[in-house]
Amino acid sequence: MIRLTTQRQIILEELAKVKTHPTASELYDMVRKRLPRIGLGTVYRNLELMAENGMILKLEVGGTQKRFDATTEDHYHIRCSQCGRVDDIDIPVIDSLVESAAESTEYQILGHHVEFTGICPDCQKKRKVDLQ
Amino acid sequence: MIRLTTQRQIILEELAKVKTHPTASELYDMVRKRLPRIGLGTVYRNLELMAENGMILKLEVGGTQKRFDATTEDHYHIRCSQCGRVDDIDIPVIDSLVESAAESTEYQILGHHVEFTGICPDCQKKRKVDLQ
DNA sequence: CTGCATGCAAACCGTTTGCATCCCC
DNA sequence: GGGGATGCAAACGGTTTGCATGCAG
Repeated sequence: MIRLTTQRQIILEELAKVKTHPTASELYDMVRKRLPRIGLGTVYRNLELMAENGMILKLEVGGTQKRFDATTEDHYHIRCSQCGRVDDIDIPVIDSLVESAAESTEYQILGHHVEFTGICPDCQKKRKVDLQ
Repeated sequence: MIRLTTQRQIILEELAKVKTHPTASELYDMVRKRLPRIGLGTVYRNLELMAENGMILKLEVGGTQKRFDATTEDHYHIRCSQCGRVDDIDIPVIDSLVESAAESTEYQILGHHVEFTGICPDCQKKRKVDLQ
C-alpha cells in the first residue's frame, strides 16, 4: 500500500477541505501555508500517485490546467469559459451512454465524462460591470 | 470579415482532408508539405482565429494538446487513454442534458460535450503483443 | 498604400524529471 | 540501514508573443 507521509496527508486534507477543484499550483499554495518547504514537484508527484490509486480524481477537463477532486464518485462538471473555474453538476450519471457508444466504435470503452461550459455567477457580474 | 490568406486556405483544406482530429503541430507538418516556410505560430494564430469565427471546432478534450476539427456540427468524441488519438462517436447529441443541468447550477450554460475514454483498436493490438 | 498577417525566435506556463539528501519502516 | 519520498532546480513540451518584414485589399 501507498506510504502515508506527512506531505500526502496534508495534500489530501487540503483538497478535501474545498468544494472547488483546485489546480496543482492552487493546491501547492494551500499546502504551503502548513508546510512552507514543500516543493511543487512533490505536490505533482503525489497528486498523480493518489489519482492512480483511486484516492482522488484527476479531472481531464478543457482549459490549460488539470484539476483535482477529493470526491471520487463519478459525477459531471461545468467549467467557466471566462475564468476556468470548475463546479460540480448534480444530475444523475447516465451509464447507458457507454452502451450506446460501444455500438458505434471499435474502441474498448473505459468511461465517459460530461463537461458543460458556461459563465459562472462571478463572471456574469463582471460582464455586467464591463458593459456599463 | 476574416481575410482569406493563402496560409488560412491551406490550413483549412488540410484540416478538412482528414477525419482524424489533428493537433496544431500535426497540422503544421501537413501544411508544411505545401508551404515549407510557414511558421508554427501562424498555424496556432489561424486555428485560434478560425475557431473564434466558427469555421472550425477547437476540441477542449483531456490530454495535453488541443485538437481541431473541420466538422462544426455538434458531436461527441472518444479519446484513447494510451495514445491520445481522438475519434468521433456517432450517437445523437442530447440537448436535454443542458436543460437538466440548468436547474442545478447558477452558471449561464453555453453548451456541453461528452467525452468517452477507452483504448483504440491500434493500442489494443499493441497490448496483446506486449503481453506475449 | 496601409494595416493586417507572416516568419522567426524568444518567452511563457504548466508539468516532469534528475539528483543529492532525508526519513520512515 | 535501505528504499522510497522529498526539496530543489533544471529541463521539457505545448503554446503564445514581440518584432521586423511581407502582402492582400
